[in-house]
Amino acid sequence: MESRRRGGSGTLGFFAKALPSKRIKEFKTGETIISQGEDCTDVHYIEKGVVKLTLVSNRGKGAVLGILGEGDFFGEACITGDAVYSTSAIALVPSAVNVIKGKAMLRMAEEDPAISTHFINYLVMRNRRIEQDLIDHMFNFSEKRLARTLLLLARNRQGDKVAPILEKIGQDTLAEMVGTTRSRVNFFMNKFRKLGYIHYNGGLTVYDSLANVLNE
Amino acid sequence: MESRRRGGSGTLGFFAKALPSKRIKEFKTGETIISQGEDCTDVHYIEKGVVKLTLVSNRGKGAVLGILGEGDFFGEACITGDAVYSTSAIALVPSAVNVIKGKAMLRMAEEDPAISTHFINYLVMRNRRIEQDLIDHMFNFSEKRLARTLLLLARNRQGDKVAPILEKIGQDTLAEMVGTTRSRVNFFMNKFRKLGYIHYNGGLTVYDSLANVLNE
DNA sequence: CAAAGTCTGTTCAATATTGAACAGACGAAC
DNA sequence: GTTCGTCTGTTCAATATTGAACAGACTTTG
Repeated sequence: MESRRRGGSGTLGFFAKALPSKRIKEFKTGETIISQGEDCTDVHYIEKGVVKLTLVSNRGKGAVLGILGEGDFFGEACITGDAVYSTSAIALVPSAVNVIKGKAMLRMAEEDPAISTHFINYLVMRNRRIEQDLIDHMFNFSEKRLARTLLLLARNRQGDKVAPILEKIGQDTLAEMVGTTRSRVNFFMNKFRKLGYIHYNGGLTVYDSLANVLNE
Repeated sequence: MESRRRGGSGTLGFFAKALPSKRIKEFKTGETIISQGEDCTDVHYIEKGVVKLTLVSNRGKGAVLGILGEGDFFGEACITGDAVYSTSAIALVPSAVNVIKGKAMLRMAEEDPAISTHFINYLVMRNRRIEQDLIDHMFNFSEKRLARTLLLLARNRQGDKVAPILEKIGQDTLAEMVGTTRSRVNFFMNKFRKLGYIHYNGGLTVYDSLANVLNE
């Protein structure tokens, strides 16, 4: 459940500049960057692209923890000594990811105030976001959560161009982002459409009026 | 939904040493430290005590976002420019809290690697914890969430002494921590008791066998 | 173009959850 | 000791959610 406009040209190559040896890896659409359960050693920084964080419960149910973009980190739990990654990360579009050893990341943060500030800012922001998602689950039924997710995704634009992400997200993925079943997503999508809040035309258009669902 | 054994003597007075002028405030049990909606200016660091993070929805429903202890921060969203606090913080026992301006916090992190590392570690850990809570909501029904919450609270001991926190938490608070209603909490508490997983005797004893609920 | 795979639209019974109500137990305050 | 406030035990109808199923539309692949 993620969508953030951040980074931009300012932060592109942020770590490329700071790192003595570049460790940037390229990933194709659909490729797995890290896998849930793998040894947790590296922090990852998205130089370019879009990445989906997913996880599977011990009973096989899936969940999407976030859609991350340029300037975001993931796999940072290795810093505090987590043994394995708790989520998988999959590239939704061709992506460039900077792979940094956990200890190296801490060292860099100690030595370079710019990195420290950048990282702390990211962590606080991400904290806030997950907290919001949790609050959403405690206060709202799935209808509102779906509306919120759609609105956040729709706002994830670069200038006027619609982000390519929205087209890549089907009802199944939406269900895993919202934390419900596809039946439910389908039901509400049709409801939203009948009310004129969203529109199908090959792709999906989300109108601002969808925000009405949030205030009632 | 919090309970962590951390800090300890090592981190006590951590910031007291680092700050030129100490800004430690004392709070009595039940006293409000920050209020949801107030101007968000300071990061708070718990030198001593236990603090409950709560919030109220626009429809008046309450939720508990965490029970924090020594070595934990709160109100850190001011760092990224949040205008107001999104939660309230209430002292559950007499507590000492270090109040630090958002910008001062960032400056300190830039200048002192020890602070930077400590803060980053905390943020990553807290991230992980909230993520876990969110995942819990996506995967489990309230029965399991309640069991998990109780187990985490019960493990929050100092040595052999039962943490005083457990006694301070009624079914109402539990409901707000778990994200459900008191009816539900009461129903499951009785179920757990009948199964011998917990025991009432003035206070509340949580047996490790309660973990059985999590694996089925 | 046909087959296979993926996505949506739709239904439905079983289950989980809400939200409110009322009564009793208990301790604190007057 | 009585009143008040807070907590627990309990019930229940209304509502939300699950999880599975099946058919049709569409795309991709050989």
